[in-house]
Amino acid sequence: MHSPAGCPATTSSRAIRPSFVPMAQRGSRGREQRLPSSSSSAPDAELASILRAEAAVSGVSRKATAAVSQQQQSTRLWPRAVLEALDSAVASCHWESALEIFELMRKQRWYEPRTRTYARLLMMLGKCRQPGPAAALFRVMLSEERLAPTVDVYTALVGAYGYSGMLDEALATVELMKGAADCKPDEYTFSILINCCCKSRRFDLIPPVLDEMSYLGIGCNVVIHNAIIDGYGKAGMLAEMGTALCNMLEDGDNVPDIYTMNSIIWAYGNRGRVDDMEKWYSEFQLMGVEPDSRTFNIMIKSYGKANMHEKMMMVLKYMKRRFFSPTAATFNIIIECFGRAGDIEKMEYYFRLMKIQGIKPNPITYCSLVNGYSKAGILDKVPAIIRQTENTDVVLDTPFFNCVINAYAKSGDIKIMEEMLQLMKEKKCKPGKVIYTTMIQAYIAHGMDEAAKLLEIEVDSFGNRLL
DNA sequence: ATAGGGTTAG
Repeated sequence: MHSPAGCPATTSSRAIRPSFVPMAQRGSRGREQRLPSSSSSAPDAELASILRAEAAVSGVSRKATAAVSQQQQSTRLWPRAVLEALDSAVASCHWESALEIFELMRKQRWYEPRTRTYARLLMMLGKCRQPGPAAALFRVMLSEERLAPTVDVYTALVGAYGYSGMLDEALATVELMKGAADCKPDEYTFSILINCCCKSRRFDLIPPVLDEMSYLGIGCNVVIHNAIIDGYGKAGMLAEMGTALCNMLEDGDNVPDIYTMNSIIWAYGNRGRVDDMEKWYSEFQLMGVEPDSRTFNIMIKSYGKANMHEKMMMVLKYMKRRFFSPTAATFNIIIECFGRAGDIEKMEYYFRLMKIQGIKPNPITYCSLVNGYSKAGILDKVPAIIRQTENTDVVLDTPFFNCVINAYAKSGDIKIMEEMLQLMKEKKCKPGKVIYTTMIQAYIAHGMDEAAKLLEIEVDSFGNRLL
């Protein structure tokens, strides 16, 4: 079920590959791999080159790149540059770059191993669903650094397994914690574990985990209650969600908060039960919970989905009156809604309004626009959309191009579809499985079996490296 | 630590 990259590193792969940097990365950057041992400016150059590649992909690390490039000659300031670069890569979840920068950092004279750094990297790998690299990193920490793990490190490891659906490994890690000194699992650990159970739809594990918690004398806090409620809600198990909410209300220590409210509102709204959504909106206010802009975004989305456009606009007006400024998400929801309804005029109107109000469109906005044009059969507007982004600092990403290619695939413009694949490669967006599946389908639909076969062979040759 | 926009195919 999980991606091939989601398998933990086996003993054999570790033997060949002593580091936690992924194979594909090492292969593609083979030339930069060998570090001159004594030259002090060379690592700077290498870091700069990692960051340049990073910046080309994402556009986020430009500041860090500039910082490092400026310091090519001066060795003094460079710990700071490396740490900043690492921070930036971690913050933007570029796990491959983060691991490369970290590996480089470990080779510096000033480097001191810290469990905090490991915990942060492991947490990031969990978010990126990379249990293999996480397990390898954990082993490096134990055997090469000889650091004693902390609760935070173990907890991050629980998440690294759990968020990839490897719940057996996550549970085994919790068992490991119980046996380790000063690493007893705490509320934080269990909140991650329960969240992982919910995200993997393993609701059967929740009662035993809760039992285990009470056995260990750990109470159920607000975050854990909210995670359970949201989990049932997202799974559409509304009866169970109700029970979980009752449990929370009965548990005197925990008062519902804005997270509880938004989860409940989402659960009803997303399933078209707008009456219940409205009922709970008032109910939460009676309990003293005030809505926030996310609440309104969820409601706008729900009304949009139910084709209740006038109510959608009412919420928008209400927000304005209450001084809740609409966010990019608000506009994206509205744009998407009108696009889906085929109302191009309103879609374009809100896109203009968004820009007038000084809210920057993002790749999601452009994606919704493309979907709208695709639905309305006016794809000739798409190139202009792409051109428009070139004058801004918006960096078009892979999902955006998925959207574009999907649009041309549907309309049967095979040639433009292929040009767009070319364009996305030029813009350093990695095409993934989704795109190739779409393109193969399009080739088959147009009787281009040969092209479909060729592409399938290409996909197979990528093997596990393709997401 | 938990809540709000997007990409497949059915």
